[in-house]
Amino acid sequence: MSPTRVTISDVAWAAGVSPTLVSFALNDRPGVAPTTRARILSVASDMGWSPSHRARALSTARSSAIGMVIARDAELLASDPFFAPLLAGMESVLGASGFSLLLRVVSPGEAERDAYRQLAAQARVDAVVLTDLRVRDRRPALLRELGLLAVAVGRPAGRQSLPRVVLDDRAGITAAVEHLLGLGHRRIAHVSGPRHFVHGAGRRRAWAAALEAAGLRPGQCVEADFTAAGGAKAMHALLDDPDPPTAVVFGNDLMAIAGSAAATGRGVDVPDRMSIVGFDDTELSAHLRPPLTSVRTDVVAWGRAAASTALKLVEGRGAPDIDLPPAQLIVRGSTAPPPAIRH
Amino acid sequence: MSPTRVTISDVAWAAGVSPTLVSFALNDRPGVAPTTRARILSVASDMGWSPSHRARALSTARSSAIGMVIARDAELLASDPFFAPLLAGMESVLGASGFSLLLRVVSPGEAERDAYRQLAAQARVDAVVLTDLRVRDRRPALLRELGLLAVAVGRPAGRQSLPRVVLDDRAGITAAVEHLLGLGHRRIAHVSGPRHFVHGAGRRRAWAAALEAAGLRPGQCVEADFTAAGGAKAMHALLDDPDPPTAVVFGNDLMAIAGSAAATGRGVDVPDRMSIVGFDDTELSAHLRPPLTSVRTDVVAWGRAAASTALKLVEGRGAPDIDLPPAQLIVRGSTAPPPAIRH
DNA sequence: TTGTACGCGTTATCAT
DNA sequence: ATGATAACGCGTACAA
Repeated sequence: MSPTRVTISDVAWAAGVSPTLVSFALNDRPGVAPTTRARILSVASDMGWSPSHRARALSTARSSAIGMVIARDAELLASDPFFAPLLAGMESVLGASGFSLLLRVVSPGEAERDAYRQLAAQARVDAVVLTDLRVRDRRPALLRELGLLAVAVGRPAGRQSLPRVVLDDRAGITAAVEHLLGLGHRRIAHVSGPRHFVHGAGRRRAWAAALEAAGLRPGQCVEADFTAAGGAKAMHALLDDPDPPTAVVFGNDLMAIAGSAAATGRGVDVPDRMSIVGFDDTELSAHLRPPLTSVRTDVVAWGRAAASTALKLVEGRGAPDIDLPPAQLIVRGSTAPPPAIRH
Repeated sequence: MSPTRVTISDVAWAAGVSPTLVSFALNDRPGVAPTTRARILSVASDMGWSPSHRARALSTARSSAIGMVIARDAELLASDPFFAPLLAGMESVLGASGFSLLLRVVSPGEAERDAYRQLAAQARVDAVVLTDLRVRDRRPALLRELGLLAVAVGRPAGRQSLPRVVLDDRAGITAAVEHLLGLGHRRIAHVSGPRHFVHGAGRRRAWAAALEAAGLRPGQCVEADFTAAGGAKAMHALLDDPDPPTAVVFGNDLMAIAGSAAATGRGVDVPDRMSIVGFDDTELSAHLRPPLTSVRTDVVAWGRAAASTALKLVEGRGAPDIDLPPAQLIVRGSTAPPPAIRH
């Protein structure tokens, strides 16, 4: 029944050579006569042998795995449009190099640090990819202490040296605000994600800076949590203001869609009385009514870049920071001139 | 600089015992005096030693990893609300047992089979979890041939023996149709996912059966692809029919939301002239306007169950099939009596 | 409790 | 240049 795994020795024996030579042939190393190499490879293939990842990992001290620790509730993870395409992008690069992705989902808090410690202690991964960067993120320091190679997806706070793959999402926010300004809006609010996230804070600053550049006073900003419920609540808060905005730039599509529905539900029509801009440009956004103006980022490319940077690190090559094309505003029907200058 | 990993021998030497005893102490095996055990563990902890996963994997012939191959385009993956909570649920169980999740994302087709072959050949995982079951799924046979342990998330076609974790989603569809019938609808259409998916086909059959049980003729069914674009297109097709339905049950929320917007865009109000039911009960659904009636499944629990079944398999214990609580209809504002019986 | 073989490749070191 | 032999990595199983 159990046909005891084929090992390198079996192949060597069948090919009439030593295990060493099989290894050399397989790994394209010099010192193997071409004909011998061909024979070995052919025998290996015939016997259906491929080296045991376990044994190889032990002797090379490489796991051929890249780790990623996600510190989020399942709930929040489910509705996040960032997560899956990032994984897909990473995997497309990793898989091609024989690497795999080792995922850990933990609840936020100390469990996260433990997860990194375990990955390091057990040497299960060759490097990790950091996402959801936080404003005062203790992970870079922890990883350095643990001796774990790491790549940051985004711009980590502090000028310390984590190789990073950056996609400038602020450019999209700036474009959004300018688009709204061009339509005639003067009261442009922002519903941000949690401010302890670097990208949440960054988008908020980009929004504020764009307003300031236009000579406007600071707009209203509500800090929310990237959930639909949070987006709706934020919109209600804005509408409760005696001087509500005529446009809102949301930190993600989920909040934007819920916020839009919340406004409509109070009789505030979108886009006639309220313009809405989202962020992520989820597939759904183009198919809503009105279709959502949103900011698009190429998350798959981001994942690919993160993975290839991680691989470079593992191979000991220097890993230069990568700058991806910036986020781009996709204008759709949820933005229109404000009611005041309508006729 | 590189402080050469602490090994079991270092610990043994420091504790004045043999490596074997350290191993025994660590693994709570009998034959170690309590005081000795305590001393060993204390020394190990002081030295910051934990066993190398690589070495352990080699000697136990276990990877402590569960694999999952996702054969989908990044695009489709991004908007799928199933994927992330399933992973999260699995991870919560795996992580607690020191296992990790090894993910592979491939494009549909032969690459998928290759991915399984690689996982098996390299012995990188102890078992795999199968999702997106297909009607004529060749994977069970492939996995048997490869000798890979596997768990099916859902009800695999064919009565062959893959341990399975089943959540009856059909019950939710049945409830949805009955809910619509109760409201007075008689023309209830269905927009299904691709029919080669078991769950797509199953939901479609549940819909058809519920109609038949009510003595109605077969309703209109449009096969779509689980995307927003597909949902919108399907709704247009239904509305183009000379005798359009008054209610539509969609195979997922994404299509339902887009379909709803498509109807509204043609002046067909939801729910006054068209009732809509989704599937998944995504977080957004409750915050739309109107809020979406949908079918809820506990995907996190599904993931947990799949993982624990996989672990049982790996440990050689029998793995009984698991039946989770069935999907549940959540009634919201997108369903209402049909226009005919309105007054 | 301890010694020793073993798992399975990789990589010096040696021999032709 | 080609190839073989042996040590190594690190923990576990089993006999002693």
